[in-house]
Amino acid sequence: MNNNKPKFKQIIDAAVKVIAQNGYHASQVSKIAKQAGVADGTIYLYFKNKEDILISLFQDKMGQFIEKIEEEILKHQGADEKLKALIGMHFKQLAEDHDLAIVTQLELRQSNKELRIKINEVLKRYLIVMDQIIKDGVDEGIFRSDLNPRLVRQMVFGTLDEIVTNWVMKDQKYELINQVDEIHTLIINGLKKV
Amino acid sequence: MNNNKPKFKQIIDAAVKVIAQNGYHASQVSKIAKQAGVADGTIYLYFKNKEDILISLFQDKMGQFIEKIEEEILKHQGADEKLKALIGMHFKQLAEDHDLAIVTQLELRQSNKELRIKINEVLKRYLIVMDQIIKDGVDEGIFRSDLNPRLVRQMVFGTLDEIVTNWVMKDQKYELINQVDEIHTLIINGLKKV
Amino acid sequence: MNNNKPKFKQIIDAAVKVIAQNGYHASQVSKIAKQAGVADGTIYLYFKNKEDILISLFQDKMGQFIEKIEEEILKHQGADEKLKALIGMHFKQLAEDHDLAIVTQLELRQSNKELRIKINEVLKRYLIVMDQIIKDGVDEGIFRSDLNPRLVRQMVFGTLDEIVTNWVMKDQKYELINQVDEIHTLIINGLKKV
Amino acid sequence: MNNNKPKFKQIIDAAVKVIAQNGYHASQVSKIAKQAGVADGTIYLYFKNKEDILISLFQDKMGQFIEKIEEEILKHQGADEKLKALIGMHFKQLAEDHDLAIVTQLELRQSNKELRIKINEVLKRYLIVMDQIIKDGVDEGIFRSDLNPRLVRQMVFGTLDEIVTNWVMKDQKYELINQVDEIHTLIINGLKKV
DNA sequence: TATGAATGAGGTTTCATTCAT
DNA sequence: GATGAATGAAACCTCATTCAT
Repeated sequence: MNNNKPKFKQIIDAAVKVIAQNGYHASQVSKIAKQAGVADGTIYLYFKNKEDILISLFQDKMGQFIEKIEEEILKHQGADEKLKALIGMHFKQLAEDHDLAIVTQLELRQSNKELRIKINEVLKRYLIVMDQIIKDGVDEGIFRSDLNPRLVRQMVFGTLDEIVTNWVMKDQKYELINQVDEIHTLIINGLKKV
Repeated sequence: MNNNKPKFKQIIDAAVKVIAQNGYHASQVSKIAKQAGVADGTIYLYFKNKEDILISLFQDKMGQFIEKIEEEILKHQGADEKLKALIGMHFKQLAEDHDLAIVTQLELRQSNKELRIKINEVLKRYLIVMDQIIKDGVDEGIFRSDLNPRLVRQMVFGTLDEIVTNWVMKDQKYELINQVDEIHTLIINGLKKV
Repeated sequence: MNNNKPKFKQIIDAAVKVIAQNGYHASQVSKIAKQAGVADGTIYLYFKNKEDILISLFQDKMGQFIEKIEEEILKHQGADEKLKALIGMHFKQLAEDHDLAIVTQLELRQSNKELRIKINEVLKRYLIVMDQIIKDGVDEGIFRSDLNPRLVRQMVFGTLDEIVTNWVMKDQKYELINQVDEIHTLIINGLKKV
Repeated sequence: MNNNKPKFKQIIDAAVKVIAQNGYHASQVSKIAKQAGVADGTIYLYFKNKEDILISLFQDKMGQFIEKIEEEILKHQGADEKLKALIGMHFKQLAEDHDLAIVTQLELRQSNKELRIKINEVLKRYLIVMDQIIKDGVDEGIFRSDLNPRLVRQMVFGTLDEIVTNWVMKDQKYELINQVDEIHTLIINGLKKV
């Protein structure tokens, strides 16, 4: 029990742990409360209802996730390097927090459509980051100027997401981070032989 | 389970309709039974349990889905054309059956991890199709020979899946099929300016 | 357990017994189910929710209650005799079913405003019976012609109800039925010395 | 918030307002505390528990209610006039304080049997007032000497109570006070034509 | 006196599944 | 094979009350 941590964070962290260990549907509020070291009722002083825990969890964790990616990108020059940094940080963060990876890639997807719509809103910020990289690349003259930003975005996110999900489902038996260069190359150059 | 029986199909089609209309969590067995025009108990003469309906649904519909893609690919020559055919049929089939698109892209994902593992097994056949195209492309000398088939597969599937999911969530307001060429180009050529 | 009785009646009778014994707020659905000899879920095949049990209980029991009063009145001639018959049957029925008396006089009044509004609707039929007696009395020339039917009704019902409630709260230690004549005289003649 | 008023009264008045506005079951201690402008815990410095608030509320308000009736009766001569004064003041006070009328006629009745027994004790003083009027009337020779005081009391109280409750439930759409004479006549003379 | 964050017991309802007919 | 009435486990959330400050 970390009583220094404010209860809000304490409960969110407990939720991540409980959901990762027990799965979404077996994660009762009472289990989360126990893990957080608070009474069941205390949960409801900080969250409107159970769904609100999940939304807050996603907002909190994904907020940090995207923020770190944004910070990392600033350190790099050129759309090409920035894209590689994005992929690297995307993988690095999920590889470093297995519980979070399980929760975001597998468990939280079992939530209902309404929750998933809210989750998508959190992800919009990530899409903006991607859009900027694409725009930069076009401006730099290294990306084709006729790219459809939405499609590129969906390709990049879809690719990374599918790769991480497979990695999680295969119990994270290989190193995600090792694949950054290959994926970067795939996205930049496609399948074509030059 | 007797797959020849018309009731089997009848129940699966009812399930697709009910889930598409009501969402995964509001699709009780009794609702599916009613839509299928049978008694609740009858369901259990054809399916082991509720999960079995969903697995069977996925096997049945995705089986046909992949089959049609396989057939279409046979009509085309060269990995490049085959890939375009794959993308086209992937989109075409989901665009033609909105209920199925909703069920596979949104609703069925709310199922638990175990069910999704089984779903992944059904998809293996799709992955084999993709692998063959990749291998063909390499053999033809049009794809790079150092491609990692798993990663390519995940890129292609992740991309298509993300695009379709977004299309479904945006209430299918634009034409999926119009985007085939762009996506094909993206996958083949990447983002890079030539 | 009376398996001949249809479940609907069975559950209502169980509810009366459980509420009379345990009080309104300690009468959980599970307790009623147990007393009725059915599973908790079975309750919901016959009633929409817990409140619906109570409404149905009141409709069923009060329906019979009023019906018996109506029947008894038919056997008597003249508004004066009819009124006495009404008072007599009102008291007789509640005196004969102590559980029901406790439930209708004490426990059911703890229900919320909405339920009480529905209860009042059931009682409307009783009010019609009273109105008819009043009208008869006026027509016969034995009651004053300037009586306000609503007020008379409220006086009669308020009086009987208050008397029965006191009797129930005093654990029914005296005979309700013995007081019929006195009350009848009070209502007909008032307090005044002739 | 009136900080001059001692907290005890302040809390009781808050309770009346909150219960009248929200209904008995939606009147949580925290809501009453907020309305009273004190902390939740402060309530428990002045009241043993929630039930104690309600009992105190009833004692306080009904104490005043009965007191005013007693005072008014003193101004009148003869049992007949005194009874009319009692009815008048009973109606007048409730008509003048709608919140109190809602609370005493509708909301407080939803309390449990134990609370209502204590409420009845408060009302005993009212019954004594009625008993005295009845006795006076008999002594004056204007009421029948064979009246059963308990029954008369229950008739009078039951009648007034039923009339006020109906008036409150019908959203107080008509003037209660206008009916004093009719009711007085009903109680004194009964239904009979002279 | 006053505060208000924390507590934790308790109950209605849903729905997948069974089994007597 | 087909029925559908019956089962019963399981969990979210509220709110009166406490107590350290």
